[in-house]
Amino acid sequence: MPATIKDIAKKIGKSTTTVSRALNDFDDISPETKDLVRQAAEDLGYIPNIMAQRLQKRQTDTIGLIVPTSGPRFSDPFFSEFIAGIGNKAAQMGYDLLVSTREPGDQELEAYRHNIRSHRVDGFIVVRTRRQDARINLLRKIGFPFAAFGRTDGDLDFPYVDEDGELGMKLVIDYLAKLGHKRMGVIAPPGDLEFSRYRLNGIRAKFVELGLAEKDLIVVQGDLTQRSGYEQANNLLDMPNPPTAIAACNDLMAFGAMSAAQMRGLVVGRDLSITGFDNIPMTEHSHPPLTTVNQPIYQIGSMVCEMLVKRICGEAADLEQVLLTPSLIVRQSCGPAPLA
Amino acid sequence: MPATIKDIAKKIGKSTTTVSRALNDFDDISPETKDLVRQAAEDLGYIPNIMAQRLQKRQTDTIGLIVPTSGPRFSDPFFSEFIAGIGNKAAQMGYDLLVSTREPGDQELEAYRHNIRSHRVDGFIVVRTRRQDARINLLRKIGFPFAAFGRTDGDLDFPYVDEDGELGMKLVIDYLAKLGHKRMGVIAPPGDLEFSRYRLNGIRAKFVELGLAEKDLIVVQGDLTQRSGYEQANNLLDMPNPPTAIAACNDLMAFGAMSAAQMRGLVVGRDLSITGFDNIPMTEHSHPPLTTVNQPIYQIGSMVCEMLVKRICGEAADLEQVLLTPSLIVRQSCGPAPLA
DNA sequence: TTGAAAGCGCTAACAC
DNA sequence: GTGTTAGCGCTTTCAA
Repeated sequence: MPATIKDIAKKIGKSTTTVSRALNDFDDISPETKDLVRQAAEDLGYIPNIMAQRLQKRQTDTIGLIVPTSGPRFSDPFFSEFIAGIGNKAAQMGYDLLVSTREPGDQELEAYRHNIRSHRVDGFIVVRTRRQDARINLLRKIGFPFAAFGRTDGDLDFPYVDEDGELGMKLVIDYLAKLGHKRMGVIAPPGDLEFSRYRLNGIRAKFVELGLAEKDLIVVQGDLTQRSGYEQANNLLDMPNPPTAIAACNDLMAFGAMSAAQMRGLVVGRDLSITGFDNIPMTEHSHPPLTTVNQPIYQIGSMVCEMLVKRICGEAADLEQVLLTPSLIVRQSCGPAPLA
Repeated sequence: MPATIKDIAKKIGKSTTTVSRALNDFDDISPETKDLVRQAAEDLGYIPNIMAQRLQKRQTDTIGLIVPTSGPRFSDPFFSEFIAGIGNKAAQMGYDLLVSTREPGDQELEAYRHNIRSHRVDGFIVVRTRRQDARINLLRKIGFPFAAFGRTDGDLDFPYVDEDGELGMKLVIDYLAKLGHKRMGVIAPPGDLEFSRYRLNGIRAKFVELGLAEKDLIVVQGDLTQRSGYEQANNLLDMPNPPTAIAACNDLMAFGAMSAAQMRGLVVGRDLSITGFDNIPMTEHSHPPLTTVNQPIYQIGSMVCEMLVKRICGEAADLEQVLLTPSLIVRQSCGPAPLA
């Protein structure tokens, strides 16, 4: 049985009130009493019972994260880094991180409601936002604190951190075009994800801006897994007039595309150029190392978390919205367009 | 302000006790009253305040997971799958999952102590066990519930799930030997990890059993990242008499090794054989697809979680210890040993 | 500067 | 069957 505030009170012959206030460093407690209390607390190995504090404060000091997973095997390096970013910042700010996973849909929404209504968390971090995001609509409707990684269609009246995917893809297309590529394949993310829209917009805009023919931009859609990158790259390469470059909208799909190309005996970076997006650590040591757009996921996790905590504490000045500027990380997966 | 049992009590003109018992389906409450209560609860949108319940029950219904990370960029597909496995099972059993990350060491241990003493969690899942595991020693000493993924040196008097890494690596070595490889490189995990010992044991035992010369087994050590696989493979291949096969002790390092080989113009599966361990989803669509040892991480997470919950509830019959039998997944990263 | 008393929302021992 | 009372461990009026 761990020591309680009552034990301390008894030990030093004071009231629990005094002990509580001393522990919380109120300034209506004499320094001597404070010392006394602290000493006793130390001696007894006192640790506050967090549940009691939470009940009393009607606050949980806990942040919720419901990771949207699809399918049983869920294995995305992206998320471990994101969780680490949130988790470390949360710990630093004295918050716990409650993690669960749910497939997008009703169950997922129900999980949000449940966690809120049972007072499990003080706020949510919403990740991988969708164009019409039921999670955000819900949270917004009931006025529950949250911060998002990513934006949505429509009203953007909530705190978020995002990277400018439009610009990111423009950098990619520009780079590819400078290498002489005129016919490009794009492996897009699922269309319901908001970042899909931005990235695709950037691609199309740049393509047009460069005066390339629209018919030379071939967009196929993947589901962010390596497998889908593999499959979609095959679809692209099976075309009668295949593109000379493939821009995948995340690194995992880019890896899949690399495999597909290599399976056909193509040398990536020479016969076919491939790019990714995210700059996960593995990009550095793939073969060839992947040219990609940097997205500092760990820091984003950290930022979103901080944003949310500020909201929860009510010290959020104005609506915080951060749009990060991406940069292109050039490695060896691209080369000049082969002569036709 | 959400409804409380007091509100329900008031509404139907009964005591809070009655309401509480009706809600918990005690059998000393008349069916009519139960219906009445349930109806009122429904009407008021009542949801129990979890913190109050936890305080009262002196139980948190929460499982802790402290992910051991090294370095700032932590991005391992292994862990996202493991977390998903635990998380889903936990949710299904009515438990929350509290996740944090800590570098192995004092801070990490302190995090365990802190979570325990502040009554944040009812039990821990310990992952990536070490030969001398301070976490397990601590937990064992204070008698706090836990279940581990992996074993340790010495007394194994705790519940765990592990895969038989010794056998797993034997399968690998046997397979490589059958392909004619006589000189092999091994990229081992950090020596303080328990699974390192088993896997290495398996390798050495099989090597000897097959009558191969000990000097033809070259062991180097990585840190489980792709980068280290890359570096260590280079070290191996730089040797005057390089091995014809490299067995990496996890998939990520195997990928790094593949890159290193390919950078040198070697064709993996022909000029050099490479194997991994884990069978993460990416192995299926790498180039070439990786031959590896299957380890059902999602299920393991699930099993460990269930084990722990049973322990917490005191319904753990005997000490549960599970050792899974590995299987070799043969894909295309290995081939016959090239003629000298 | 300190303490008594009330209460956060829920459960449980014991009476009626 | 149901209600009274007490209490989980903590914080917070309000009085002294």
